Amino acid sequence: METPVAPTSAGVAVVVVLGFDGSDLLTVLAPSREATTTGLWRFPEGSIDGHTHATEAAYAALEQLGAPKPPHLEPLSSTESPGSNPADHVVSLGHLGLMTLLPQIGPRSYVQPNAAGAYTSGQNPRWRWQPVDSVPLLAKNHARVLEYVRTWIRTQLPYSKRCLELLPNRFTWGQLQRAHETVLGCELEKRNFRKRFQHTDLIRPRNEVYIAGAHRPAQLFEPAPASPS
Amino acid sequence: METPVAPTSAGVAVVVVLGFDGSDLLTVLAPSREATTTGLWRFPEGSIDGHTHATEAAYAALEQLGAPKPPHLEPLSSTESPGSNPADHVVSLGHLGLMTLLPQIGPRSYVQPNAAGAYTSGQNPRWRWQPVDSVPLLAKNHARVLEYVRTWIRTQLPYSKRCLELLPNRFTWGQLQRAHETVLGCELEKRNFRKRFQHTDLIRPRNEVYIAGAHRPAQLFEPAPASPS
DNA sequence: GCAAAAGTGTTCAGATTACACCCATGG
DNA sequence: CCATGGGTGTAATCTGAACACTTTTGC
Repeated sequence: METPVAPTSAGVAVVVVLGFDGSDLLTVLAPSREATTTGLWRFPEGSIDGHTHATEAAYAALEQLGAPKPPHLEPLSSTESPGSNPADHVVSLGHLGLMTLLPQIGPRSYVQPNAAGAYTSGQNPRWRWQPVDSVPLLAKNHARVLEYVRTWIRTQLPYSKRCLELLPNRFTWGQLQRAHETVLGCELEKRNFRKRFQHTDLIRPRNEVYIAGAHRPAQLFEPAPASPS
Repeated sequence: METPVAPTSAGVAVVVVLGFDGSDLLTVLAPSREATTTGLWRFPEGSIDGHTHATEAAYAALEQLGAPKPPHLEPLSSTESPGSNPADHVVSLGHLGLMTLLPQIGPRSYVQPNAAGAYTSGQNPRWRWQPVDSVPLLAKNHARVLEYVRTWIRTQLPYSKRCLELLPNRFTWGQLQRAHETVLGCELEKRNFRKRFQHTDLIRPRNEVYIAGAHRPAQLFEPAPASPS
């Protein structure tokens, strides 16, 4: 391809958005529009040209799709499209965003647990939520991006500050534990989990409880402030 | 800068080469030639244009400097030049290479411990070895690349297969331990270190010893083959 | 024999795991 | 009263850290 006037892209920003609905991790996928990859899906992506930061470009890609935008994006390790020739070589910069699909909980609320489903954006959607454990065939190198993300969340997320991004501002031990069980892909022992998480000092109790059915009310927690005074 | 004919670079490959001389970690630095950053130093780097992979570009950058080329290059997390405007926005792809500056050891050898110094490449060198603990002011975002590398080696390198790249093909427990102490920046207890490293099954003994002065001869080891049959 | 690095096992503390019972609520 | 998830402490096990002495060599 000889297109000397159009500058080569400085790179492509790829965004992986993960949402937690209380029992599953879901990711935002968009149908691939390119001729060579019809029928495949992909993560939202956009050129970095015209943006000062790849993170900006990543948010713009979500904006254009009408997809949800998580409050924070974490830069991932870079990946390259393998096997591409020098002419159309593309550097892709990955980003990871976490968000919750659980309803925000207010004081004295009697919110029902969130029902799954209805996560798409219409009939012929430009994006949809897809459980990370059952993603369809992905275009380009996005499968390996997903693989990277899978390892990242398993190894970096648990017991970290960022795992709280999967939950509402106020949450219960049960929700926190289910988030961890989903991320880790295994069951956890209730007392051990709480003991271990308490050591992190990442959460603090509120003087509120959450009543979600015919059960004993659950203490609500919130993320602890950044640095204790 | 308006240069519509010359395509924007698809990215820049930055290479951090770390060498271990038996007591220090050294890195390859080149003097910055750009007008705005004279007097500063930088890591070797080169445009990715014309290469199919960033790793190729990284090796080419070393080649052009006449700098040593480590046998393997590990892609690092990508970084961006912060604060750059969209027009000259550059995506840089980092690479990390490890190599040994210790002499290769043959059977029945009586090699003296390697003396430090004389690591540069001439009078007005195009590159030089510099202890990672005393790097001068670096150009562009290379300081943060170095910071990333520092964390990487402290957290990823110890007790891994890759740490053997800092040593010759045959090495002693003492050398392996000193490599770890240098990387970790702290002293290690001899027996605990050996016990822990043996669990990795990364090394195997050879029927040779190494005599390095008025000391008891040391058993030589070599990296274990990839997968045991 | 003396200096210097090599080599080797055991003990202790802290962390992780496993495990069983009572509580509060809605229906 | 019963089903359901919330809530709590203790004993056993495993892992990582600390620690002292003997061996071999060159000088």
